[in-house]
Amino acid sequence: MPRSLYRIYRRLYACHGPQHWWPGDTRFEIMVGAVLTQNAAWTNVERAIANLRTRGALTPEAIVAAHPRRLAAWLRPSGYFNVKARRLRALCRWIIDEGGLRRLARRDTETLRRDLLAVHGIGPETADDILLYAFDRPVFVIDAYTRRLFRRLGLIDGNEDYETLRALFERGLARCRDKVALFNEYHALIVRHAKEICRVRPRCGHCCLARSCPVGDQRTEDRGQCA
DNA sequence: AACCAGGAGACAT
DNA sequence: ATGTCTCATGGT
Repeated sequence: MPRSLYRIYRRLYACHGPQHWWPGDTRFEIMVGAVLTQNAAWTNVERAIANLRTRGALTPEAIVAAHPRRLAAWLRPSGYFNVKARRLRALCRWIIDEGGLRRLARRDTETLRRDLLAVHGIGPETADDILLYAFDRPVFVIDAYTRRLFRRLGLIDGNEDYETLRALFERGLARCRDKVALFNEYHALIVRHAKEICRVRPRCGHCCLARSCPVGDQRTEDRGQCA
């Protein structure tokens, strides 16, 4: 497995090209997006973020100061708006209490990860999104797509717990040089691969990721250009 | 008209 | 430790 991880990356990159992730300008905006995109389509997240921007609420202070009902209303398009309003507030509260992002950025990765996970609404994937894309830390993000793809490639079972898979991927890519850039692009490519192929050609000869893909859960041999 | 989307927490077992 | 339920909008 270890050696094949990088080869699969090369195929994905050759197939889809650079993805320029994370979509978001500031560090804070990336963190907001990471929470709002939980089990939600990114297009819907963009609307919610646009709402925050027009209301001048793209700062921790503004979000904490906003009335809960009003904040939830801004988040409506991204779904689970009541839940996400609380989570976003908790995240902002934490950022402020810890002395701001400048200061948090100086923390070492393990500490930062542990503290992020202690914030209400920040689970392992969201924490790693933030670590990788907002703080440029070499952390490999595991999501449902990652499980499906590598299960279908026959490289994992798919039911391993989060930390097990993260360790597996990080160790499998341990000898690569620019890990932040690599992990950044890798995760983005996995998501891109999931979105693109099966939508455009439901019966593509490649490994498909959509749940409804005709290839189903068969462990597909990767043939051709895409993994 | 179901099904799904860049999950996490609460709660029961 | 491991399952199950809930949260909710918008696109296909």
